[in-house]
Amino acid sequence: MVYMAPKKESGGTGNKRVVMNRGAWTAEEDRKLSEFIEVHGPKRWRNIATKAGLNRCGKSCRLRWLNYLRPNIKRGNISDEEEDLILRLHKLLGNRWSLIAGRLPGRTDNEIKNYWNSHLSKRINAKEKTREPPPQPVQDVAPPSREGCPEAALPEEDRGATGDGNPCPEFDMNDFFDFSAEGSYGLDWVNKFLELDDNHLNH
DNA sequence: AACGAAGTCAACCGCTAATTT
DNA sequence: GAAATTAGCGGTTGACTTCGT
Repeated sequence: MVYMAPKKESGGTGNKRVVMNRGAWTAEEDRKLSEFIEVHGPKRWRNIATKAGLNRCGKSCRLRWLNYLRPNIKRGNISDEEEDLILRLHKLLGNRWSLIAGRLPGRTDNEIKNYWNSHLSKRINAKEKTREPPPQPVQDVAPPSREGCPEAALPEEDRGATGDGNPCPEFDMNDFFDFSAEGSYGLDWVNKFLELDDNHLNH
């Protein structure tokens, strides 16, 4: 699909406003950006934007690189395995797309997010409607402190397997994910996770 | 064939966290 | 330590495509 640039101008204050390119990237812009990053690396995006001769903001360059131009990017055709993994990880992590994407080699957070919003969320909603659980009474008592737990930042409904009343007590997310080693694409953790999840489902 | 509704997805926005000066 | 800059994230927008009537 070819996405055409919206005909908008960038905002900005003052008289001397610089009008940046917006909207869809052209092949020429892609080439400039790729070539520049190949030489200088993906650092200092504002510099990249100006020095590569791109009339774009740094943010836009960064996004373009991360989502499309970066090497080893997979596009489209999300496999059943990947879809299953996304579903399970979302159950576990909530809307933390970058974290989920980090566990799917070649996939970007934006792609996962879009895929979720356009495919999976609807499917989930449809499923939930068919079983319509009785509403839970609202609790006034604050839950125990979850300091240090990455899931603490999630809304209650997204906390999934590690929330209170943990249906999978043998699972400790902090132990499970090595958050200090983001970006490692080892698949051991995947197997471990799927094993645990399968066990849980079979109980 | 024409039209509107729904779906898709690239790109932007606003915000926070991390890093640098 | 404060201020400025940069990086990164999730939510949202909107142009285009596809589908249903």
